[in-house]
Amino acid sequence: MEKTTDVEAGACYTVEALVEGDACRAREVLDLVGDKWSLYVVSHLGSETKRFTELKRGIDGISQRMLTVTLRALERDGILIRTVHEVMPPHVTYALTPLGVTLLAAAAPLIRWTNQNLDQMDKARADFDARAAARDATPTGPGAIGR
Amino acid sequence: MEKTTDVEAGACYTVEALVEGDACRAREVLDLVGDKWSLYVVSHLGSETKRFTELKRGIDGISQRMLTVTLRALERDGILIRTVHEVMPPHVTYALTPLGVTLLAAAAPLIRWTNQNLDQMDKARADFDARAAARDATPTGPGAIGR
DNA sequence: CAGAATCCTGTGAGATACTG
DNA sequence: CAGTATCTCACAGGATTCTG
Repeated sequence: MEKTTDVEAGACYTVEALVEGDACRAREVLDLVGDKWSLYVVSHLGSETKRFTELKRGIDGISQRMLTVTLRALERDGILIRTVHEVMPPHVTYALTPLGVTLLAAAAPLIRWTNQNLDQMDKARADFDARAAARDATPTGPGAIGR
Repeated sequence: MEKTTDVEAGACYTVEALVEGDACRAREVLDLVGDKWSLYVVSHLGSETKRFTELKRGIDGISQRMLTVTLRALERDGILIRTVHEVMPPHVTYALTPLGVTLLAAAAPLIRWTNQNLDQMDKARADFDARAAARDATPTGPGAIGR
């Protein structure tokens, strides 16, 4: 009774269908969420409404400046809305727009993929490094490559 | 005011499900495909096998150096395999591994989302810039514009 | 053909200090 | 609290040259 998770079912997004028309816009994807913090902000917001300081505390390692810059860019893109409540002290809240929610949903498969395959990639890297080291240690080749 | 997350309703990737455990690994996602060319390479490869020069020609604007660097990183991550055919002149082919194919599939929703929403974002940006300009032009408030 | 080795630059982003 | 304004620097990435 699976809800055909587009990826796992392998149904909707075939490699071919993607490559044909969509693939070449990788630049736009990166312009949107390719920077260091956008994905963190969007995912940490989720469907909640949060304040500046909440986000700052929730997103480990982000600086005030980068949070501001990232929020502004996402606001400009229509991904989130910034609401200023005219009180003292200042009270500003951020929330994903409907568009932003769909963005997060679209990014979810990639995030999940990464989570599920990190260990496999670590293994691949170890293998690669091992082979590279082996090649490095035997410039003349193991046995009789020196020909 | 509650946000009616239309996505929650019917999708497999609810915002909540994502935010709980997956969200914080945004770093790993970007380490993988957050650079300028990885996504291009992966999507241009698709399910085909291509040579270095084919990729170079197919990916507009990429330099030799960057193609090499990107290919090496993706090979190290186990996303693609590099095959050297021992002939002269050198003949090297690249192809996605099964892992790489699933990565492309996982990235597809995000790429599609971008393609489908670019115009909406452009509009959002224009609106944002217009509002910013308006605010900028009326530092003393609306109605008291000095020309 | 498929790179490796250098050199060089723009800019993404951190640290810090100030403010309504 | 929620920013803005600078200063600074590392490093991603481009151009160029050399090679098996």
